[in-house]
Amino acid sequence: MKISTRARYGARLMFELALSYGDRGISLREIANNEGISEKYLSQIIIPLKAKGLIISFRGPCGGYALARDPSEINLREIVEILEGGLSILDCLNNSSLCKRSMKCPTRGVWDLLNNKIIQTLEAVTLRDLVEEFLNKSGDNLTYSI
Amino acid sequence: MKISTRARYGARLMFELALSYGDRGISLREIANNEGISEKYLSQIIIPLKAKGLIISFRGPCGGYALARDPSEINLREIVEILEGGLSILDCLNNSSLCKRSMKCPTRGVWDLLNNKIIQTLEAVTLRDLVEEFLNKSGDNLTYSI
DNA sequence: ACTAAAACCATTAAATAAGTAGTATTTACA
DNA sequence: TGTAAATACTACTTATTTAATGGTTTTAGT
Repeated sequence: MKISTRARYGARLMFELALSYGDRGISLREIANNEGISEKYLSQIIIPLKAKGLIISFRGPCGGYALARDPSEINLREIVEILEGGLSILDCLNNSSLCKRSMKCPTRGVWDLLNNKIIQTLEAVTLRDLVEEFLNKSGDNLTYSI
Repeated sequence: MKISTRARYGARLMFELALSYGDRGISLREIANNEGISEKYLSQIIIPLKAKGLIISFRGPCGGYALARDPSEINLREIVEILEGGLSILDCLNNSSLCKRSMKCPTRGVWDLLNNKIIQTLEAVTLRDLVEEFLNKSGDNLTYSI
């Protein structure tokens, strides 16, 4: 039940893009410096995010990346789902043919419930929320109200 | 964000113990047969559950295992926590000294929120619930109301 | 042309997960 | 009191996943 480094870095990457939303884009180098993450690693992580249409890019000098949509229109669920390769905490939840016991499995219900809660929770937080929290806080603790 | 096989098998193991609660205990062999899980592997998984006091054991012929408490007094949170070695989806949530950025981290709040939801959800389901669901259902889908 | 940036392609080291194997110990029961 | 059925203990193995690193190619602004 750990969240991967990929997804965490991806979230911070997307946060940086949200912070600079409206400007002319930001380079990976800048993001890597701001967040203290390897630029090379970020360049791997950004590929699927771009492929799924969350990000647009500009090549050449003064190039960089920008969000494809408004930060309020991108939630954490999408980001984590893309970077973790799906949000199913258990393969048999989506594909019940994987386990012939699925139909009578005594524990399947709990995992399904848990999975839905996770999705719900991530879906309720947008990049805009992250930016707002970040701008509001100055030492005080974060609070989400869902 | 996958749930480990250990935790899943552990949950089914505990479910079997809950099913036979009140009887004179059940052997690992029987549990392994009922659930179609390697007995050897289960014998590894059961060690920490016993160490944490969720299970008691009887050695020798006619020996076996039994729940140490009533099924209604054991929830899924305990089981998963023991078998996953903690329920923190991210180490820095418990130990903020692990990351010097913790205090100003823009994403820490979401992970913390998600972590709490997961704990809440697992805590709300007891072994008794699992047994009841199992006894009630005969083909119809599982439903939890939390 | 030069250069800064994305895009692409391949490799690797370490950790974790999943499971196996074998031995020792306890104890009910004949 | 010997035997067999069960737990308890210790060690090993194997495959997969994770978290990176390194180098080359393409694009485009000045």
